[in-house]
Amino acid sequence: MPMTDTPEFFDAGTPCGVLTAEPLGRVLDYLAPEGGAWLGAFVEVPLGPRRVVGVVWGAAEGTFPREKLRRVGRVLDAAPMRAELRDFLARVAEYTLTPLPAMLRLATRVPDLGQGVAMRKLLYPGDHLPARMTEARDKALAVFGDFGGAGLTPGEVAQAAGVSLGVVRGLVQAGALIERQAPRDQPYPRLDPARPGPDLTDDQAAAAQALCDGLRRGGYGTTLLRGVTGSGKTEVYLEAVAACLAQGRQALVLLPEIALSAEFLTRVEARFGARPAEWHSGVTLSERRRCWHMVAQGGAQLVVGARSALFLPFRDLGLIVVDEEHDSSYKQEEGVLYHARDMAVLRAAMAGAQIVLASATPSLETWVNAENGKYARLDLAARFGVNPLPEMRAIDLRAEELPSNRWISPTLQRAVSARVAAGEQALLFLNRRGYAPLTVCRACGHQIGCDDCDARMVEHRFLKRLVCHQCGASKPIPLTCPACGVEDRLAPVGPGVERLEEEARALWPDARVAVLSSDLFGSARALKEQIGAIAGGEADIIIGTQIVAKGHNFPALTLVGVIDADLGLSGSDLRAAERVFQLVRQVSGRAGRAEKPGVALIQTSQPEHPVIRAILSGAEEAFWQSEAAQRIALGMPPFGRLAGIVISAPALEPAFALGQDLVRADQPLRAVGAQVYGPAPAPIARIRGRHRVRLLVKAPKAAPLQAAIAQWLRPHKLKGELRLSVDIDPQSFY
DNA sequence: AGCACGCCGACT
DNA sequence: GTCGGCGTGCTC
Repeated sequence: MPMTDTPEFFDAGTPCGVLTAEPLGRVLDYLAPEGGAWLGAFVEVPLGPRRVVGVVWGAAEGTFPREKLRRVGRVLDAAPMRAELRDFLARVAEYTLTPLPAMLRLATRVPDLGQGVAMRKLLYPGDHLPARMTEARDKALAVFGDFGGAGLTPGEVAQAAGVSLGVVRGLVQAGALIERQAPRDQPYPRLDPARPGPDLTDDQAAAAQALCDGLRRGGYGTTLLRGVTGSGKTEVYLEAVAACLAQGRQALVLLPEIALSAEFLTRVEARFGARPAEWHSGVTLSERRRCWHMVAQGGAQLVVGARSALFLPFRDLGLIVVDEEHDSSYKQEEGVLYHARDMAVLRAAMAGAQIVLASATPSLETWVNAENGKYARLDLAARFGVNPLPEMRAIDLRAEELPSNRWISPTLQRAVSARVAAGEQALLFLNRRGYAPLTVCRACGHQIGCDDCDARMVEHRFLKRLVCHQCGASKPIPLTCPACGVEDRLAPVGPGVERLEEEARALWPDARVAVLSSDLFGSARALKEQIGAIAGGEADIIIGTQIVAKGHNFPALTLVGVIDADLGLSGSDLRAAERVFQLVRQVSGRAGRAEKPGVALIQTSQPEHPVIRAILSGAEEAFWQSEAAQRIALGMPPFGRLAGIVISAPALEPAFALGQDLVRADQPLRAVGAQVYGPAPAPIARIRGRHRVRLLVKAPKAAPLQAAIAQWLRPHKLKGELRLSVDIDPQSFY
């Protein structure tokens, strides 16, 4: 992207274009401040009566009368945004049809950006030792050796040394530690890539070597790192991180869920001798600020984060790892609708970085890109002594005697009993939280729904409430039917993990039953502790939702029962088959990871379904090939392109009417070979009191989809309460 | 996003 | 008369 006519520096008083996070949709012209401003500088500008943060984005547009231009207030004390990130934000904006200010907001979600660099008192080693040395004082002073000259707060010293605050205070009094004013945000402890790594198998070593070769060559490259559960993907890509850090460049590891990062951070610490920077919704405001500034200044070598870490102001990004790249939570479904995996590939390409997409069960998109040679592909075999996959069998529910309101078939029951009797663990997997997904009135047939959404209320007996899984609203479980008023005829229908727990306790009264569901724990820490206890053998039967599918190791687990493999097969969702395949493969990968062989039993009413057959046979390549063939035939992603258009309003009619208007005016779409379908009720037809109508645009792979959609939507001004959002590459729809 | 301006209904 | 409801429009 050549910007030859854009100056790198604006002298005081000359016009320059400033982008703010205000939803103006464009860059505004200002006069450069006293002392001038660099391109990319963070500045404070007057906007109406307010002062807002902005970035010097480029040359002035020159359309606004020069005498009316206002002056940039001041240049902020933050590293200027580099061209690489500015260009990246512009490209993501273009790709996702997001206004640029919204992108800037994503990239500046950091507290106190408008404030100057705050100072605080920190402790540094003094030039003499105290007259009297004690063991505790020794430990406290030794802490400073590990931190490479950085200052520490008294609390940090006490914690790191394992001594009391009194000891630290004593050292200050004695002059062995001195207080000095220092910037509030300190660099992270150095990670040492030269520390010896773990012993790798030949397979792992070869894969690590290939990734390190890519880093040494420099420049952009994408690699699919595929390996079944237990094949040691993490060790392999941490070697690539080591190679990247050794080059003095920064690395980013994206993880799908914050709940998992605690375990991961410990592994990083074991490998590099210190903890990396963290970026996700759970970190404190001050850590967030520290991370952002240190990433920009080079005081953070490695960031472990959730998808939004992709927009951090890296100084020299050399490697991105997207772990569990198939995970659907990489798709941001609110606000700026972007797919973090795809945008990570874009950022790597623009930054001249290597990117590793790691998964046991890659997305079809990634598999296809590897097949056609766009991505390199490394396959890890299972480690010696680790069972690659358990024996897998289907339980045909049509042939089982299952009383109503029971979900554990006799065959599965016998298998679980045998494992429990042998002192081993069994896992029952059901991807449904709560007690029952539906509450129905036996008198009138009314189904209790959410007042603000079109979703069913899910009974959570643990909370003693009905909960809407869409908007989070909840209400007490009613005794009388809200529709017909008849008392005591409301009945739970269908199973959730809480109900499955009830059934399991009745079937195995002497067994220890534990439930793992994200909503049963107040914090990620509590969840992690529970998982640790269960892995340590504190349960015989584990009942879990998909959180158990994400990389936890249960050494004594030898049986996995999938309660309802059909759940994701029904409906016409594009990715249903793929998701069931991935999920069941992953859950089944829990069984028999230690020395005992495992078995996976999959309850289904459609044992002949191609997905179920592919799961059972373990023929992964065949599964992907048949999925790919189907998508080609339908012109569906990744062989065609989709965009979802959601129109919402407090009333249904205006939303629907706009949808019809848009369909009638579809000429700009047809001009590029695209078609529009709809309007139809959106997958959730009402959310938070707003009605939602959906259009689906389908285009050939090579069509300029975004430009056509922009041109198509431009003449339609949104009046009143109407809202419209465009979702490029939607992940799920009906 | 804010914040003003502005044009109609219920009060002092 | 004027206080205030929030619809429309502007911010360099």
